[in-house]
Amino acid sequence: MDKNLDTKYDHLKVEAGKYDYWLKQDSFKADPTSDKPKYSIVIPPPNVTGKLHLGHAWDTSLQDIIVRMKRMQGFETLFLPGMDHAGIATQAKVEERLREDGISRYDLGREKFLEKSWEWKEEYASVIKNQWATLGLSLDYSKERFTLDEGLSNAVKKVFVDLYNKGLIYRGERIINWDPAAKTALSDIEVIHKEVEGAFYHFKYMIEGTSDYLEVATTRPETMFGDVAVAVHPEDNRYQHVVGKNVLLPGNGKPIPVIVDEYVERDFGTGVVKITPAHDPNDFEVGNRHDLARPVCMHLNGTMNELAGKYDGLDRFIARKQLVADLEAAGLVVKVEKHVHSVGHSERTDAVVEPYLSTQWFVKMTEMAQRSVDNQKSDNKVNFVPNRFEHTFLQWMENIHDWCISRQLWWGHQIPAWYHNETGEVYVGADAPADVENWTQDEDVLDTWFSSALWPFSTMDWPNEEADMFKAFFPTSTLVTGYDIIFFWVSRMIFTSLEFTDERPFENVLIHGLVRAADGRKMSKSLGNGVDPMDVVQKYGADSLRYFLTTNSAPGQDLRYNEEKIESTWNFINKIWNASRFTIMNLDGMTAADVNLEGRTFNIADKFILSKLNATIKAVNYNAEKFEFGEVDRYLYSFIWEDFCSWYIEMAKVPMSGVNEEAKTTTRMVLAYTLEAIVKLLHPFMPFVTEEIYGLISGAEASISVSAWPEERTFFEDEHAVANFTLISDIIKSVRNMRAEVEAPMSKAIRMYVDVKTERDLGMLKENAAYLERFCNPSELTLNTGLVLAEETMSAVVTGASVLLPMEGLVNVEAEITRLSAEAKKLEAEVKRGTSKLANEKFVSKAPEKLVEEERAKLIDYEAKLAEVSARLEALKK
RNA sequence: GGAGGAUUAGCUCAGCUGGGAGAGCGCUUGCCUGACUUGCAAGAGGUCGGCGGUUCGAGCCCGUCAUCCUUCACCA
Repeated sequence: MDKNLDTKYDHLKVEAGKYDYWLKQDSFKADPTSDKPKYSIVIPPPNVTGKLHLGHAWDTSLQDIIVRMKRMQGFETLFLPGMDHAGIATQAKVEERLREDGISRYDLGREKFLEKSWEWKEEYASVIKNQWATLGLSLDYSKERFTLDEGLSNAVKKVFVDLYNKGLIYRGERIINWDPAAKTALSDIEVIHKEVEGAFYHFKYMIEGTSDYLEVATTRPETMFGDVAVAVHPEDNRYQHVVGKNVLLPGNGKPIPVIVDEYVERDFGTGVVKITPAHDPNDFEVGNRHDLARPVCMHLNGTMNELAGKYDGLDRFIARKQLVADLEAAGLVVKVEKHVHSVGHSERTDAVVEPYLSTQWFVKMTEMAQRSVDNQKSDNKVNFVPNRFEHTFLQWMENIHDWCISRQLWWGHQIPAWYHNETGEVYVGADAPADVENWTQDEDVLDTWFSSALWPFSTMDWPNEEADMFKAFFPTSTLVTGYDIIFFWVSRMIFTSLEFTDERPFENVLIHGLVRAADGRKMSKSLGNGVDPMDVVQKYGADSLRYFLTTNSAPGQDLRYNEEKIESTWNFINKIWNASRFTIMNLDGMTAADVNLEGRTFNIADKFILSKLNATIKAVNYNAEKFEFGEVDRYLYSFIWEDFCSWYIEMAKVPMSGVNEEAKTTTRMVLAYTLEAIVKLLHPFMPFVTEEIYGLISGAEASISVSAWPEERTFFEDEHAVANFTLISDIIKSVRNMRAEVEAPMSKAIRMYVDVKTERDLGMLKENAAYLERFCNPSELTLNTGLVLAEETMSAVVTGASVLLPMEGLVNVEAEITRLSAEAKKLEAEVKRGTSKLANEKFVSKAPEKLVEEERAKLIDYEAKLAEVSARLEALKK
């Protein structure tokens, strides 16, 4: 293998071929019979309706991070891929395609239409799989599932039949949300409510046999052909005299009774409500109470039917317009007010949803919802991250309505119910009745969420509870999804799982937000502000995209797309690339496999970086366990860029340019050891580039994806490590001070020597021969400005006296005085702050002792610094 | 009407159990220093939305107000 890296990180070159390599190695294959502890994540199955968007990329990247980390940490890890048939959404797409050819699904017939739908599915499934590969998701394709697979379909049937037999599924005539475009029923949450400017129409309902009338207001005038009564409140004195009489429907003069019902609010509108049981859920209830008829006045496609008389066949909105105009002409309109109200729209077709009387299948929710709520108080609870989403979930569960699950579609799981051709008897079963020729199966299919509700266990070969998959990987470990589908999906998985397996479907559910466009708005097709993740990958690489997506927000928060940040992520990777390049150039053929740190003599820089590395690994582990990947990023970023690149690599240049071979070997080992740990820690986030670097420095044959996670390892006895850490921190601070004083550029290593001020620092330096090598050769101490340290300055350093560099001609004295004055001012403020804090008796007595001690130490430190700065200032002023 | 979130540097956002405000980008100044100018070094910039409260101590806890956003329900 070529052991050199280009000067520049080329994401396209680095990412090419890696995914195939992983698949070839079977790196992602999970063995359910393994003895190892198990970890499993099922992918939220994307709809086979189209390509993946940035939201998917975010969601799946999070999962892949968790899964790759767990795999490296020694778990038998399953990341299960799969897709959702997405009933109404896919059917709408297929129908749209057919429409372009001028045909409808009815022209084709059910069977042919389903063929077309399967073709569509295959087409988009392959697009999606390519996108998963591009993103580098470590999915086990041998376990791939689709919601319409035979196994999953059997699970669906079993659940339906069992729920029916338990009385938790029923068929009934109810007001449902009707989508006249798709011509199907919808569940409540598939309806999107939008504020629409409509009108409040006030009509005269003439009291039969009089010239008096009741004023009735409505937002949907066309439904009056379904009116069977008008209602007033039983205690509304304004209308007692007309109760029991008839009023005439303005549209056709038909008499209907005036009834009383508590449902009417006296203060709203006119206090008179038209009752249309077949077109309004509240009116339906009123109708039931009063045993009223339930005439339907519209066809399924949203046009008026024969009840509407002359408006028969007209679209409901055209009929509304004409009806109002006609009534206006007839003098039956009191007024028309503008009225902003929310109108339900179909989530998929955007058609205005019509409340419509229809016979449908429902899941009875109260008992299962209650069980889910109770379960959250048990040890089997689902751990929501962030926790606040548990309240969202509970609240929804506590206010839930029955779930309408039948859909008048073809693409989906056909309902396993048959009706007897003669008796009308209902048969529900996984298999068709024996004398099937006498029966007709329900034409409808199930809500697509009915099958996704079973996803965590139906994908694990359930209902075979003895299956290896089920036993090994269910309940799953973590589910990752957006807060927008807690109701649709998360909650339904929870209650079905509890009902059928007595287990939670997943231990944790990590909730993330939405990806927003750069302007803060939702990304949407209509706004044209969407960003294709594949374009981002092309430009910056999947590694950059993944890192950006997963480290730039806190759990549960939305993420604004920000190309500059992706760019800076790219720069970070380039930085890692070049640190690797430096390392490899200096390893002289050594690999991480050759590293043996036992018994080596470490210099201060080695101790520093190894201690820091250990602290970083701990912080990464701690935060990753909490899914705080933004925090993980901050630890990794500063460790890599600051500690490793800016300090360790710079300091490593000293021994590497020296003559002490042992010191060089130690440095090489520490470099290789640290870099290997770095790429492993980063691998879950940026799998491609870390694989590339690992291949060059690890000396290992296998992929980094199956390598062992860096262990927390304390090289030095605790105090020693801490002491070293403090010492190097002091030096770093001294160097920083020096940089501020001397405007000329200098190598960091050299500056470390000239800035030694105390016996302790000096002692430390003497211990570190690699540095002293250069220190003992004053002729090399030529600064870039041409300044050479004089012999007397050298001896001043060695005796530990305070050193003042001869800065004349090197430093702008005026500017330096200004700067030092400012610093002195800051220090004075600090001293003042510390003094007053310690003078506060309450602080001293109530605050933890440790803290008070720290304050005292800090005060002493600041006082010393102030004295020093003042002295320098004085010296400069002379 | 119910529930939840946001408000921190010019911009985009972090800030985990209360103990001296952080990052990236942008900006200023100086540098091609033997991995990296996609870089190096130094720096400026914040009464943490307002007002109360709890506390020795509040960006963080409590109350309240304001602005923005989500979501559920209702809307004859």
